[in-house]
Amino acid sequence: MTASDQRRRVETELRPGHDAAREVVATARERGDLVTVFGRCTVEYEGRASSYLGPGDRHVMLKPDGTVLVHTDEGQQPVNWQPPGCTHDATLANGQLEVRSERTTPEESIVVSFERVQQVSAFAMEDSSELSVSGTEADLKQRILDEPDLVEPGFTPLATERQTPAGAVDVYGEDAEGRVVVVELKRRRVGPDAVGQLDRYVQAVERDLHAESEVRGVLVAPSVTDRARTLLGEKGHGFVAATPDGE
Amino acid sequence: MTASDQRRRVETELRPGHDAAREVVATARERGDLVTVFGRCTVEYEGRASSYLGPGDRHVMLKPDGTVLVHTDEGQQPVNWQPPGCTHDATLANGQLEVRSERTTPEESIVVSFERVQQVSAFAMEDSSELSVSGTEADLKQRILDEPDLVEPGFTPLATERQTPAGAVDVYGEDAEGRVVVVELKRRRVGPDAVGQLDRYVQAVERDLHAESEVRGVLVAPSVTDRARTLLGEKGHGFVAATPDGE
DNA sequence: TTCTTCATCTCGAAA
DNA sequence: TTTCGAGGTGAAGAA
Repeated sequence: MTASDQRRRVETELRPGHDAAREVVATARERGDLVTVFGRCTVEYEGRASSYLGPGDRHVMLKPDGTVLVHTDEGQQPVNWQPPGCTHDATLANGQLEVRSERTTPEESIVVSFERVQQVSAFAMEDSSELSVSGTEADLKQRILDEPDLVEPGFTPLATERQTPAGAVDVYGEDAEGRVVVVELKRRRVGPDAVGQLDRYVQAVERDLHAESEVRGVLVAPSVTDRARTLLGEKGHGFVAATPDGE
Repeated sequence: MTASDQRRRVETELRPGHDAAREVVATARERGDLVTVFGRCTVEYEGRASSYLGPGDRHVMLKPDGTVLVHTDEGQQPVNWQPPGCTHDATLANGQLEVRSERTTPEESIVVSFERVQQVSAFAMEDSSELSVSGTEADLKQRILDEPDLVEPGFTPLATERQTPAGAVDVYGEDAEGRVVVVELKRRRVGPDAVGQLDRYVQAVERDLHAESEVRGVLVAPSVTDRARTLLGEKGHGFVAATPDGE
């Protein structure tokens, strides 16, 4: 890395005037930098819903992909945001720095108006690493395929992601007696929604097969809630305890 | 605001040594500031699942409530995170700045190891404003209660959030002929899951009432997908188009 | 605590 | 583009 690149990595202005802040945002945006603006602001959002946030100190992040995130000092979720694909725009309006971000389909806009900017920064970022995660539903599926007996002795997987009119079945197979078995996988403790999902698939497969034979449903997850277990009983489906990592 | 307070609002160090960065993080944490660290780092996570992220430039935010957010230059969601309630800790390990955050129930930890810190900042934040949102499911409910005829002429709401063995019914009422009607509300276009939810409630109410009379189900939402509409037909439930804002 | 559902959910894959 | 389900979903309210 050259000294110039090194100098370019981060650019920060403390308590800039509104026009200086606007300038930093604009040039950073051209360079494809991630920008942060910290200061006292209000936020208006209009789109899928609409919201208004009165004055307060917030940390605003503008990503080169069009993402906007407005964070207060509490909570994991941003208090306001805009998804990737938006077009940012920083202007001076009524003597304030106004950061506006818009997109279409759906039509949405967010406007952050700063009455005071405490800090504006631009970061040049390089990131070639991909996140690798384990303990997902895909891992649980692989575990079932490797050890089908986890579902029940004699279970034979025939297909994964088998399409039905109601959606894709996680694991489709047959039991020791040759009856069709529909398996729904969940990486964590399941509630009533998962039972409904399993039941939709079972019914869809029964129609698909013209109800020539009974179709069995099995939910595979680490555990079930009481209400979900009751529903499983009502629908006549089974439950098998298993985790993605193998307990 | 005093000059001292003004000076305290933001504290930033550019390309600090690892120990200087650690010091900023530690003192900021004591003062209840929000901290951001930008630099080249790796991230390890272990908990409900586990993950590893190789070296790259990222923006890390530590909130005084224990939240940790690791952002790359893409996407609305952090690539790694830790929810509120965690205990942060910044140390020097192998000559690197290591930010560690842990919590219990569930046991989870994240470790961010910086090989180079480009910027560390601490922000004192005041924010007394609450976000007000409109266009939510609660708004749709109010709209139905104000104009029950939107569901159908003669519909009479009798209760909201009425408890059943399957969960709470959004709006519970009766039609012009005195038949029980279960209404499920959605603020946006619905898929098959919403039909399953409605059907669970209808079945639960039928059991509750000992099936003395037929129970009708109505889904109220802006629109419905084809598959969901088919399911509605199969289950014998109705659909009414309505938005939280009134079209 | 656990359970249940909403969310401007986001995200990715497939049709 | 829309649909559908996964997600370390998070967040809120109730039991």
